[in-house]
Amino acid sequence: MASTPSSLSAVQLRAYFALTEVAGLLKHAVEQQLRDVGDLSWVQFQLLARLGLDSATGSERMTDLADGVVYSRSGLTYQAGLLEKAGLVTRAPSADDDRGVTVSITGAGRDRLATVMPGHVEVIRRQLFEPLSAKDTDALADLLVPVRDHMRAAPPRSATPRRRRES
Amino acid sequence: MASTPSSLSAVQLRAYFALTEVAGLLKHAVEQQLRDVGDLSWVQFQLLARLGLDSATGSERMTDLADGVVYSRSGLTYQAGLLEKAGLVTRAPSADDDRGVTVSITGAGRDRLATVMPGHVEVIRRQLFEPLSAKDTDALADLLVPVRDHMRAAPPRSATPRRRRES
DNA sequence: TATTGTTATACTCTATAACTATA
DNA sequence: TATAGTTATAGAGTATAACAATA
Repeated sequence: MASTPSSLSAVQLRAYFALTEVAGLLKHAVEQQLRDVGDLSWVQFQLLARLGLDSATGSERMTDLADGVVYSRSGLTYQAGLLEKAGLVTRAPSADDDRGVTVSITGAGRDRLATVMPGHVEVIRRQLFEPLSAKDTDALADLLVPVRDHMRAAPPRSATPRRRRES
Repeated sequence: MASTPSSLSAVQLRAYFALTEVAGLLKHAVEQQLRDVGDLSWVQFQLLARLGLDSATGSERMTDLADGVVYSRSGLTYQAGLLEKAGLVTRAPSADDDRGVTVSITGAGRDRLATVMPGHVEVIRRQLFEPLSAKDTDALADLLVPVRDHMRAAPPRSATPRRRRES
């Protein structure tokens, strides 16, 4: 209930800075590996991984992808175009909704993912998990998963421009 | 001792994805606030914060800044140039080493930081810390600080191009 | 010879706004 | 009228390589 203080506690600052630094360094290391081994950017990898690993069908609609990866629509169109040109995904009109576009990972896309994964995993393990015990890893996941869900719930949604309640 | 497996455990994946998503969403939200309120990019804010909050003197050398923020030299030169043009920092030859350049935050720089901080803190609190208890926050910091130190220790240093051991 | 920092350059990424087509 | 996606465009950020100056 107490009114929110206007600065963070020392512990909060430690946690915040550590989080951003870890994420930044990790992203940097991963990007280098992805670029070297698979000629993929971080975002492109995320899109492929979502299609090839998370999705059961290997397909998703543009809007869902944009939401998932935190992206503007046009940005996603751009990246999807690159991936399509590289033969890693295809785009086709959605079956149910003629406005929609369904993106699907191709065989070549899965191959590329397979090419990249071992080194990717290796980087993550060395950089992120080496200093963490199994118990630590568990704890970390249990802390961060609720935070992610909380962030996703209160949506600074990236895609759609808000516009409502003009009186 | 066991040879490293070629994929991550389910828990590791959960932790890894949650970490990157949280960091990504957080950065996104913060960037918007910084841009709206203080006309600062994420990196520019990090540089100012490092000078104004972390450093006792308000000054640091270019190389140290580049290392701290994970940055190429030329990228830092570019950003430092922007900050200088905006009057938020100054650059002067280092006292001890004539090759070096010392960057110092100005009064205007500290003002800008002060302008931006309340909203910044608010975003962090709402997005990141709202779902975390004090104990959770403690635990998170204790988990991530060692990881950060580990990453910094095994340096995929960004700045200097490696070149050594050519036989 | 190695290091510090800048410059020139080229490229990638991202967002905004305008537009088309379908619901 | 609202939503899905694309296009055009313009700007910011980043890295690489070549360079000058100092250690």
